[in-house]
Amino acid sequence: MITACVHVAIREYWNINGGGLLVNGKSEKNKGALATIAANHIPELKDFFSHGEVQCFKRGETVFSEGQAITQIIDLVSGCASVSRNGKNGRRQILAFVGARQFIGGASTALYPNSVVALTNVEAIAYPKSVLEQAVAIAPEFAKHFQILLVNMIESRDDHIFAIGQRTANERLASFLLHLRNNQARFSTGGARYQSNRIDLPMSRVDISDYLGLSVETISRAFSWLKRQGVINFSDSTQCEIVDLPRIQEFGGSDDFTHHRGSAQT
Amino acid sequence: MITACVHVAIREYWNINGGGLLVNGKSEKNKGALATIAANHIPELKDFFSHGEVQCFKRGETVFSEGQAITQIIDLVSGCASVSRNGKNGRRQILAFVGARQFIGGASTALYPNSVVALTNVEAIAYPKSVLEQAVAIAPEFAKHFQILLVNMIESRDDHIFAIGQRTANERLASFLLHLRNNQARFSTGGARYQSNRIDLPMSRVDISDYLGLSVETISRAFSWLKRQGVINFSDSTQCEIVDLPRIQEFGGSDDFTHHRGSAQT
DNA sequence: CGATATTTTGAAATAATTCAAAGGCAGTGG
DNA sequence: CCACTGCCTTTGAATTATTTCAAAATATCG
Repeated sequence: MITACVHVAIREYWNINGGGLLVNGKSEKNKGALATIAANHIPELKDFFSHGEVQCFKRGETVFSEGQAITQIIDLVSGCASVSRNGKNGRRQILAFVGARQFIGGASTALYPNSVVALTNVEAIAYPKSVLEQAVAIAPEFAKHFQILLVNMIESRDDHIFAIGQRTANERLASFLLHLRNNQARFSTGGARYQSNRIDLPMSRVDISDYLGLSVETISRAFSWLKRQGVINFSDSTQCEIVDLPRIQEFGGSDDFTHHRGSAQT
Repeated sequence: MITACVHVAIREYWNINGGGLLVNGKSEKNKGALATIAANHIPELKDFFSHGEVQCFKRGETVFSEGQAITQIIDLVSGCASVSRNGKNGRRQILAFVGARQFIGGASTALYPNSVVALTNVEAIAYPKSVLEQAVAIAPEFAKHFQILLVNMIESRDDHIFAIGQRTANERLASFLLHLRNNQARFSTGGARYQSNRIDLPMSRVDISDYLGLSVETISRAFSWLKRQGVINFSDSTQCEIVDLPRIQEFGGSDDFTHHRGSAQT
């Protein structure tokens, strides 16, 4: 029943000219999370992650499918994907949107419990699971940084749980837009902007609704409401501009985000 | 403004006779998560975690408070606590219930972003943060097992997100009861039963409502509904019996739990 | 340009909340 | 031992937020 690696067959490579992203002369922003850790912090692992297989996925393609045996770790270099769980009765919950320098394939089980789909064209590097295990085994400093990634994932989930459990529809959307704003370096298609007020929305309204636990119509109404309040504006439906940051922060409860609460301040 | 370690003053020790839980002759079940990993898998760290400070908290006491500087890791040995985030407008979301062999204090930030409160009397062992860091640094095998703990936390969060985002009130409660059933070794007060149909509820209805993102009244109605359906029964309000397991599994969508989806099966 | 999918808007239905009160249980003091 | 108090839980009725069903507007694609 397992359809592991079927996606490899239908995948196409594009815009990659060298033998791998790390050796074709491009810098930093063409690395995934694991290679970035190694490059920045662990001299002895400098070249450890340069042998990954470059994999590209087109918008809509499946990166990881539910129940697939986990043989490799996929580390995003660019683009955006959704990690979701599909319930029995047709219900779908998007657990996270992942972008540049986020990895996929971590699980405590033999089979991957979620489904990962590319929302835009995605460039990634795939490593055998054993490569990650080895890096952890031989470089304690790498293990430490890898743990920080995992803790960050927990904290994102906690923010998400708070949003879904406690906020109204309008508030959820506001906090989602702020989340995207805080992670533009990962999600924005047009390069690595950071906390610009121009927010790319690489995902559809349905994706947003499945992420926030609401119906599409409610998402659409929430967008309209925010527009009517004068806090956002649209050029087209995939790009919105935050016009009144303080007010959307108030709606979205940005005080309640982990990174806001956890930083030492006077 | 930080009230770090104030709780140390009001804490009382009880029922601890030796110089520490690990050296007073009691076995396995008196260890926290970290010591258990070391004892089971890493011979060279056998005694590494025996020097933690035993800390006990009474029902209602604060174990970790929001904004507290993280200096130590607290590893539960017995009892149950809630990890919650308190929003600005009085909203509270419980992110997780933690029990035996679960640790508290992992965060990517300098200040702990959540609040941890004992729901029953709690025995724990506190280690300086540096002890955990050292264990990871000197024993790769420990790092590996510690990562599994973190991944388990992510998967629990994912189950939680699915429940809050996709399920109705009745379904959420059903899936919560199944969650407790799957984790009786952590939560059950009367020793380490596993998947018995007698479920201890160490938390109040308000706690459950804040965990599931519903109002207390809705939780109460959901309990009554499950009772009316003939799937559960109560002796008192803190202990319920699952009478019809298949049916509560259907309501609770147990198919959608990580551990059900991720295990290899034929 | 026409056809299809996505997004937005409207009106009715429903699930969950809020407000209000009653019932149950534990602890305290007479 | 019983009555009293306070807290937690349950139930009821009205209100509200969100969903569902339906259709119009807008964007996308061949």
